Amino acid sequence: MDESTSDKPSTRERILDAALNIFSAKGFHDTKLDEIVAEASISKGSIYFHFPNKEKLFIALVDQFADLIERRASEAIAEEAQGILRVQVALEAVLETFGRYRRPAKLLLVQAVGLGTVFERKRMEVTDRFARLIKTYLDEAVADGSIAPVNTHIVSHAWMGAIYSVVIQWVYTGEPSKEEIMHALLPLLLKSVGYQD
Amino acid sequence: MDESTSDKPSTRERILDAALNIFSAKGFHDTKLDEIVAEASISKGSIYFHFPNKEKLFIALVDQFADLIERRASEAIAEEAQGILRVQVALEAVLETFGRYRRPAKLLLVQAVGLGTVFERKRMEVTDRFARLIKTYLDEAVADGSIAPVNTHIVSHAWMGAIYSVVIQWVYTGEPSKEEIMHALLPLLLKSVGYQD
DNA sequence: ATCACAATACTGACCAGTCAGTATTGTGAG
DNA sequence: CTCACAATACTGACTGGTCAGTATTGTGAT
Repeated sequence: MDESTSDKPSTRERILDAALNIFSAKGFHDTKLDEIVAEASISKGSIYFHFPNKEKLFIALVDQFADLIERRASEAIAEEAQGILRVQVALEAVLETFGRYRRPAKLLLVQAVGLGTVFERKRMEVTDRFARLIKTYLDEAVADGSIAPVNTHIVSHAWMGAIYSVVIQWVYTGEPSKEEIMHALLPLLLKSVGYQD
Repeated sequence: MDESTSDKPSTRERILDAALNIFSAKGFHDTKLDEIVAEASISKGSIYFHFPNKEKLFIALVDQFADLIERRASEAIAEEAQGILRVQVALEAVLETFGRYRRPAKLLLVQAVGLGTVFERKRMEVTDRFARLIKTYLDEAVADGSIAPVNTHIVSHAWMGAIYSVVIQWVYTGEPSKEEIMHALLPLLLKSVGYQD
């Protein structure tokens, strides 16, 4: 396969693209496969050639974006020395990535919630992945004395929730701007664990 | 209506009760009306006598609990003097209420999300209500000098997200305990706006 | 006997998933 | 290079189960 050479988008890519657009706008249940078929200008059978069912198609999108966010955060951290600075650049990277990809953000943060038993595991998994990522670096910051000891389990979930909530608000309304978010949210989070600029 | 005198639960109450149980466990789409009928030991016709449709039944539950949370917070605040203390007791009241009502909490925080276009407005409305409530008291605290000026719009959403996220985690896993949450989350939030115990 | 409420049987729109068939691309033998 | 065949990719009309909502009938209280 030669996905990198950007010739014509493959059928599979067109499906994922259209599915992302519609799922993120209307949610899982309100999206009809026929709508995706129309948007992608492909046939219904193609979807079932590339994906086992609607659910797996949706989950593929969720996973794809969750991976991206995690990768971006890790890359940002790799370039930074240590301590609380790592937390800071990771946060910047995550906000940046959410900012660049509004639709996948909405898919992950809104449309993937409340879909019943089947999706609940997947959601827990993704949530935990992020929380644990944050926790790792918080623990590190505590260990090297950048910040005072805290209940990093609770803090990581609280931070994640805070970020999610602000980003969701931004996805829906476009307000507040990315710059405002950076300026207000970052210090807020850092102050919450006793770190001063 | 004579709801207060707890004689026999009325049909309407039994419907709401059963609906709450099943909706909160399985989500909106995975819940069949016939399941509610079985759980409540009533008839399908009764549901449509008391509620126009499935959607309105669900929303009735969401509204009911959102109202309760807001009422509890307001009551708690009414008993407290002013400034940051009001914020503190309101938070305590909210956590307390979520703690006492796990199932409605899950309904509001999880199952009401991602239901597609129809429910999106309702969700925004509820979310905004809470954020604005928090914002009001934060503004008050800023005005009377309890805390330094901050972007209360962002802070209120961040706080709400933090609370939601920790509560959701607790609803699913039972961890961390309510006491731990109180001890870790409250100071965290207060510190985030520069308030020290 | 009428009204408020409840029980049951029924309907039909909807839509995920299927499948028989077609098109396109790959391969290797002469 | 080209022809025969195969493998892969795609098409779209069709189907069958599901379930929200309805029509009809029952009942007990005043």
